[in-house]
Amino acid sequence: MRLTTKGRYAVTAMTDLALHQHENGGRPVSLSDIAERQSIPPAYLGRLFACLRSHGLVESWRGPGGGYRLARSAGEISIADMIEAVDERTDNTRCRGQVNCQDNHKCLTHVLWSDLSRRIEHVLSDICLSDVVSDAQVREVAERQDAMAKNRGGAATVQWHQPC
Amino acid sequence: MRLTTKGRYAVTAMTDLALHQHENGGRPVSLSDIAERQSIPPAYLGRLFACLRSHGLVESWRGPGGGYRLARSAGEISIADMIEAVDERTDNTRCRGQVNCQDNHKCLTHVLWSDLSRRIEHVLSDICLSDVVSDAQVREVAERQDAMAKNRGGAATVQWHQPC
DNA sequence: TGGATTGTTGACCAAAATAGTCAGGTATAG
DNA sequence: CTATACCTGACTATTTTGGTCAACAATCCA
Repeated sequence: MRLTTKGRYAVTAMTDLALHQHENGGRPVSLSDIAERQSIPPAYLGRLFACLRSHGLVESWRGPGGGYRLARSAGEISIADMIEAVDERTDNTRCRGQVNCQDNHKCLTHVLWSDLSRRIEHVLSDICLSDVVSDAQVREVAERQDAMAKNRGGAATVQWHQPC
Repeated sequence: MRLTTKGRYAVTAMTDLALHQHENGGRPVSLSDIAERQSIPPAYLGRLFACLRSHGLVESWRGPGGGYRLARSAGEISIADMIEAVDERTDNTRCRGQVNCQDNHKCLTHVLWSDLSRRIEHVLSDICLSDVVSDAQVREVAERQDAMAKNRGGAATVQWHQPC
């Protein structure tokens, strides 16, 4: 399990989606709304949601008023699910899934790493989206973001390419 | 905390060092020995040990019979220590350590990730080198590697650039 | 003294992954 | 029919990774 910006974007965007999907009578949330609130390049976010969709984490509706909704309840989507969906694991040990990577046996790295990555995966599988959205700090940030979005009104000059 | 080949090499090499540092009456273990046993490019391994040394994890002796020894007991060196030493954390959140990365406040990613990376770091800080070397599977692989090294005798044509 | 051995350092490099863009397409509401 | 919104594939610039090389410094041993 790799930990990269792509995965962070995914978790952030999904959190935003979870927080907003019950507004406006449960209408799907559009990519551009999420992108604006979270300062994520919209085109890039589109690619990420394609992954999230193909892994069954979100559902999409096209056309005016379209957007995304969680495909499962927030309690059934783990951090690990989201990261895995976008990160397309290029094998973690470089052993190409082989078990005979040194002298026709497992190499030491192999033995060490299968254990470690199992532990980390366990940590990330144990936290789900509902845990995240109920976190006090998360809600606080989200509320500020909503306020900002309302102020901008939609016609604003949003700055992409921000550090996060 | 990033998880990459560099970090894996470091953990593997340190494990090898811990396993062999009591042979030959406690003489330092040379880079080339470790590199051969673990199939790691020697020059690259040299760079990694420079990091491990500057972070106080190993001590070095130059000249004939020189090499490395653990600077602390294996029980006082965690997996996190080793990975941190070589991975030179390019900040995990891309917020450049800033706390005002969105609208002069913390961004959502920031809040989410500081928690997650704390948890992962905790897992990796909880495992130390002595845990690793006492693992049954690890000892098994190590014994096979020693046997192979003895067979080759030192004059062998070692193949670098192996998958692991 | 002078080689042989071993670690140390900095500069350099190729290949892969990352982060991101863009244009053209498909579906759908009104 | 048109505007909206998702979908897709091709493309690209930059960064990181993994790795090499050469010159150098310390040390042992004859």
